[in-house]
Amino acid sequence: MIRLLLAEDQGMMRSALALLLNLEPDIEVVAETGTTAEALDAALRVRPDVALLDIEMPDGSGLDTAAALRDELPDCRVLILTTFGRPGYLRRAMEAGATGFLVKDGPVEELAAAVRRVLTGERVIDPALAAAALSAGPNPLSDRERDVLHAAVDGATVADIAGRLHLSESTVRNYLSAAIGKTGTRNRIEAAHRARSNGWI
Amino acid sequence: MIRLLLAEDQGMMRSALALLLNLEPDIEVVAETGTTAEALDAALRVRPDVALLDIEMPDGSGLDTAAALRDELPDCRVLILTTFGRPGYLRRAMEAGATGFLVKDGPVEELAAAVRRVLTGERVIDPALAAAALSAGPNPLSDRERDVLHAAVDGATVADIAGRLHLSESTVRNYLSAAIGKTGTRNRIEAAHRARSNGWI
DNA sequence: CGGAGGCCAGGACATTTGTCACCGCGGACC
DNA sequence: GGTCCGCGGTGACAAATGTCCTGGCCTCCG
Repeated sequence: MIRLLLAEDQGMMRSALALLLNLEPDIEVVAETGTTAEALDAALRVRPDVALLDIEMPDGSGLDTAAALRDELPDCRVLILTTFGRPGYLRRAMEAGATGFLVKDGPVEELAAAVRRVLTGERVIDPALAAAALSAGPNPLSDRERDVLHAAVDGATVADIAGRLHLSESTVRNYLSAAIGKTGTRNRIEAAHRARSNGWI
Repeated sequence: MIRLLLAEDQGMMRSALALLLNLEPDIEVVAETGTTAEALDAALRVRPDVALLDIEMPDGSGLDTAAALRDELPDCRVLILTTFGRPGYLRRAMEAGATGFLVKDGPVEELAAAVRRVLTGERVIDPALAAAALSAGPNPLSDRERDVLHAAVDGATVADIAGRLHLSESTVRNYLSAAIGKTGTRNRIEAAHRARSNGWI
C-alpha cells in the first residue's frame, strides 16, 4: 500500500484528488493539507511514501517544502503537481530534489500512474516541458534582483520597495534597471511578468 | 437523470469532476469542454439541464457563455464554478442569468448538492460572498476605463495602449488617471490589481 | 430645452521611472 | 596577490507617468 500525503490549497481539487486516489487499490491518502506548514508538519508525523505537492499555496511555495522534505525525510519521494508548466518551476523542483513534476492539465489517470512510478525512483517529467526548461536556460536574475522584482509586482513604488527591503531608492532603481535589462523588457511590469511566466520568481 | 455540461479548462480538474459527478446516481455528464466556444457549441447540440461553467478559460469568460446560454437555451440552468470569489464576478454572474455561484474551495460534496438545487431554480450562493458583493458596491469604472486598465495590466506603455485602442495618448492618460482615482490607488498597476481582485475587469 | 455624464483630445506641469557612469566594500576564485 | 562579481550607494539625466485644466462632441434623461 502506497502511503500518500496530499498538499493542495484549492479545497475542491484537494478533496477530488483524495477521493480518486483512494479509489486506487494500492494507494492510501494518509494526510491532506492546504498549507505548506501543515504539509511539513504532517509529513514528519505520518512519514508518507510519496508527497504530492502543489506549488502555489497561500503560505509559501511547495518547492520550498520539497527542499525541506529532502532534508528531513529523504526516503519520501516528492511529486510536484502544479497549474503552471513554467520552465523555472521545473528547474527549481529538480534542484529541490523532486522526483516527478506534473501539470494539472492532462487527465487524472496520469496521476496514479505517476505516483507509482516515482515510488520506484523513476523520474516523471513531461518531455515537452523538460525541453522548454532546457532551452529557456537558467534563471539570469541575481537574488537581489529577484527580491526587488517580486516586491514590485503589486504596484509598489520605488520608495515602497526601498522601505520594505531596507535599501536606498537609488539601489532599488539600479536593480530594477538591471532586471529589466536581463529580461529584455521595457519596464518593471513587463519584467515582472516575464520573470513570473518563466518561474524565475 | 440530470444531464450536465461541464466546461473547465484545467484538464485534471475537469476529468476529476466528471468522474465524481458520474458516480452520483442521478447525474450524467453529457458533455465536457475546455473552452467557452466548445461549451456553447456542445450546449446547443446536447441541450443539457445544467451547465457547470468555469469563469477563467483560455478563449474567453464563462460569464459571457452564461449570458449567451440565457439567450439561446433559456431552460438550461447555469452554475458558475470559479477559483476566485470576487465580488464583481458574482455580480456579473447574476446579471448574466446564472442560477448558482460556487467557489472551488469547499469539498466536492457541495457540488452535487448545488447541481440538484439549481435544477429546481433555487439560487445557490455562498452567503459570505453575497455580503461581500453587496458591500463592495457596483463597478465604478466606465467601459473605456476598463478597456484602458485591461490593456495596461501586462506592462504596456501609454503609446502601446493608445495604438491598440485607437486613441490618442492624452486620452489614455486621462482614462488611466480617472481609473486610478476611482480605485483609490497610486498608479496603474495598483489600479489594475484592485480592479482584478474585485472582478471589475 | 437644459443639464449631466460619457467619450475624445490637447497643453502644461510635477513627479516618477529608467538609464548610465562612477564609487567603495567584501567574498570567491585562480 | 590580483581579478572578478555581487552588493549597496550617489548623482545626473532623459523619458514616461500622473494630474489638472480646457474644450468639443454625443446621448440620455428630467
